[in-house]
This record gives sequence, C-alpha cells and structure tokens, in this order.
Amino acid sequence: MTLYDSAKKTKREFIPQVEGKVSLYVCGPTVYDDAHLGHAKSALVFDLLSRVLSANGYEVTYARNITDIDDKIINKAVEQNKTIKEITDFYTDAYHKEMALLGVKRPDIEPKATESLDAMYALIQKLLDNKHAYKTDDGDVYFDTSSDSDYLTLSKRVQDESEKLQRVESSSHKKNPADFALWKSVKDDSITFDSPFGKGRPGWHLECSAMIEKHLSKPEAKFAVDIHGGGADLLFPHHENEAAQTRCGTNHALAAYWMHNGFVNIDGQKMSKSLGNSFFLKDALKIYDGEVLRFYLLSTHYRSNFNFNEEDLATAKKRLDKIYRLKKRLFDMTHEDEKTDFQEELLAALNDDLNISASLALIDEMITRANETLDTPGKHKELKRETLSNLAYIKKLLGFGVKNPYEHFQFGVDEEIKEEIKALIQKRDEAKKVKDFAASDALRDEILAYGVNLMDTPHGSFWEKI
RNA sequence: GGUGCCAUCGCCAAGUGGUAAGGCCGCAGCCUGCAAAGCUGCUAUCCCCAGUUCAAAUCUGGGUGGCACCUCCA
Repeated sequence: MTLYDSAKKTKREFIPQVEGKVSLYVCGPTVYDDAHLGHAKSALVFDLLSRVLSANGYEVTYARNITDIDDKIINKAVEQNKTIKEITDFYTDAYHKEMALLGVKRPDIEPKATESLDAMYALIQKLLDNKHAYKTDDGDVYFDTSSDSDYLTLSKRVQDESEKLQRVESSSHKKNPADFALWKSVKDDSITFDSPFGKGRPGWHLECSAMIEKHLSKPEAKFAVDIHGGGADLLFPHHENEAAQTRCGTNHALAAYWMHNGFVNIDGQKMSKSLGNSFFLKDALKIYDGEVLRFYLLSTHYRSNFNFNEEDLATAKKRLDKIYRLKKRLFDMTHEDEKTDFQEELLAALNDDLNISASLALIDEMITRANETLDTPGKHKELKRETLSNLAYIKKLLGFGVKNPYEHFQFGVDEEIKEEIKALIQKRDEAKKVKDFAASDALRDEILAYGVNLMDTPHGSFWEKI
C-alpha cells in the first residue's frame, strides 16, 4: 500500500520495519472536556487505517494515548474542587462511549500520561545526560533546540528572526526562544508531581515520546514506530518537538511515516474553543446515528479539510441508506465469506493512501449491480452469496452496515410512535384490501406526517425514518 | 510577515500526461392502484493567461481567489 508521508510530503510505498508487523501511534485526546467533531475525525481516520492495515495481513499494534496531565485539566480540577482523576476519568469514559457509537475500535494500547511518568523522567534524564536539555535557575528543564541540528526538519519551518526577538523578552530563562519545556517546576500548592527534578508537571510534548519508548519501540529499531498520526495542527510544534526528544534521547528516530488528518470546519468556519463554535460529539450523537456520522466524517479524504454541515450529512445518510436497503433485500440469509473481485478492488482503493472516494464509488457500483440483478426474475443464489460476502467485507473494513437494517431505518423513533405507525399501517392494509384507495392514501399521509417514508413491497408495507 | 495547502458539473467529491469515477439534486422512462424504494437514460473539458508536449484537469511560469499553520488545540 502507499501512504502520504507528511514529513517527506509525498506519497510512498509503505514498508514496515519488521515484515508483517506494524506499529501505529496516534495522538489522542486531552481529557479535560467533551470530544468534538475533530476528535471524532481523527479517531475515525486512524481506525480506518488500522483496519486497512489488518486487511492487508499486517499484525497491527495500535496505540492511542490519553493525555491526563495538562494545565487545563489541573485548572478545571481546582475550579471544581475535584481531583484530576475525577475529571479525567469522567471525560475518558465519555470519550470511549462516544467513540464506540462511531464504531471506532479501541486501540490495542491506550497509555495514560499519569501511568507513564517513569518513562518521562527517564527520557528527561537521558536528555540532560546527553546535553540536549538543561535546567534553569527556577527549576524548569528545557530541551535545547540548538543542540539538535535536525530540529525543524519535520515541519520544514524556518526560524523567524523577529519572532525570536519577541519571545526572548517574554521568557528570559530559556537559552533559545524555540526551546520547549520538558519539566515545568511548580512552587505553589497546586497539583504537582514529584520527580527527580523537583515538584512540577511534565511538558506537553514529552509524554508521547516517553509512551512510545515504553510501549512500542524496540531499542535496536531505526524508528520507534512505523507510523505516527495525529491532527494536522500537531505537526508543529507538537510532533516537531516529539521527534527532537526521541531523536536526541534514544537511539532512533521517532517515526518512519508521519500522517496528519485534515481539520473539521463548521459551516465554513474553523471550529475552535476560542471561537465558541465547537460542535461536541455528544450533541451530534443526540441528533444523528453514530454510524451516519462515521460515514459522513469518513466520506472525504482524510487529508482534506472537512466542512461539516447538515445538508451534506443528510446526503451521506442517503448514501449509507443504500447499503442498508440492499442489506434489507437479503435480510435473514446466511452465507459463508468468500473472496470476490469487488473486495479486492475495494482494498486496492483503500491501499492507495486511503482513497475513500474511489472506495465509495466501488461500493455504489456494487450495490447498483446487485439491485439490478435482484430486480430480474430468478433466485440469483450465487449473486446473493457474493453480495452477502461483499456486505460483510464492507462492514469489517469500513464499519459501514454494522446494524440490523430495520434498526438503522428507525433510529431515534420512540417505541410509542413505532406502535402508532404500526397501527396505521394495519388500517391502511385493510383499506387497500378492499381497494379503498382514497382511505389508503389518507392513511399514508398520516403516516408520512411522522417524518417517515412508506414503501409497499410484496412482503408488506415498511417504513423508514427520513 | 514566514511556511505550506487548495481551486473539477447546482451541491459533495475522485482522478497527477492519453482524451472527465461516484453520490445528492433535477428531468424522462420502467415498475406501482397511486406512491416510495429499485432499475434505465440524460446533465461538466476541469479559476484565468502563457508555455512544454504528438497529447495536460494532470507538468512549468505568471495571475486571481480561498484556506491552514506559525500560540493551547484533533
């Protein structure tokens, strides 16, 4: 397969360090608030990547961290008079529940910063020993960017002189304005951690490097992980700094391939905390089925910026509906998984840097071909078998079509309403039996008023939520 | 200001040298008591200009217009 490597800014053949095995590390959430659509996008993109890697026969070790040490967490804990664990457990739990609704599989490893402090201390010490880090008078430990000749090679940034000057004034303890904190000393009574460097908190960038060393890397490997992923905004400074720490504090570079997913905008506007237009996942999930959101957020290439709006979401649902309608036509049939050309083509499309558009086009064409044949008289045993295999493959590889089709089409409808619709359909069936079409059509209008579609089939009348 | 990305049908969106995938919407038809669903058919020469080439949406140069990062952020 080929992947776009954002460090080399080109698409290239993916070759893991150890044949048949892939290590994947993705920057996960800082659990101080509810997850928004951007978190969902990132989790979905790398969920898809891990599925595609597995489908190619790789044994994947997927790690996504939980950042549970952070100033924002600490501030919130102080504000609400809670422990940081109370705060982080709450949002971690919410994150897991919401991701599950999106069909995002749990990574193999989910390291937490609080459980990786030893690895962080070890890395800081190594960097101090190597003279890649230094202590300041007030007890902070900084990474010395001037000691790393490869610094900024990942993000391809050029240090700006005027920028340098501005920042020198604001942080006089640093040798170089680009230097970043590995350990921040804290003198007051707020929440701190005891380290060999005194009381304080680890720097933001440190945990990823430390966790990767602890959980994924082999000392003799050239790269700590095969693939490192995260949101596009993390390229600088977060990933640049991570890469520097690992390069200077260990015997290897951080990642062989870097992957960054594009941003989610809302109605053309950047979504951000400061603009106050964050679309929280929990709110979206109240209105939309998690699988519809999954389909929608994955329907555009992972590197593009994504413009979230309800109109496109509705279009995405219609496209997902097509999978479910075909599923419905084959409902209750069993099958043995078998390989088909379609499956091969689908995987080939995804192997091209996760070309989701080509994949969805293949799926739509497969659906149309199947419907076309099913519309003609005959039993079509072979086609049905193949189609069921194809649908199962789509479910496994992309996570689309995971539910019972009747559930899918009745998302968000109360049991009470369902009963009312059922009663109206029964009345209408009776009217139809005696060919009282005026009454039948009037009843249909009543049913449609519930915001559903009604469809008459040889097996009875069915409804779908629009 | 620095760095980088993008510009394809009404909308969403693939395609990186050989003559424009797919979805939504729309129109016509088949099917249907009528619908819905499904199926069939129809709908773009790729922001502008110049260049390279037998051949360019796809390469080069110049415009124009969007956007992102450079500060915590997926």
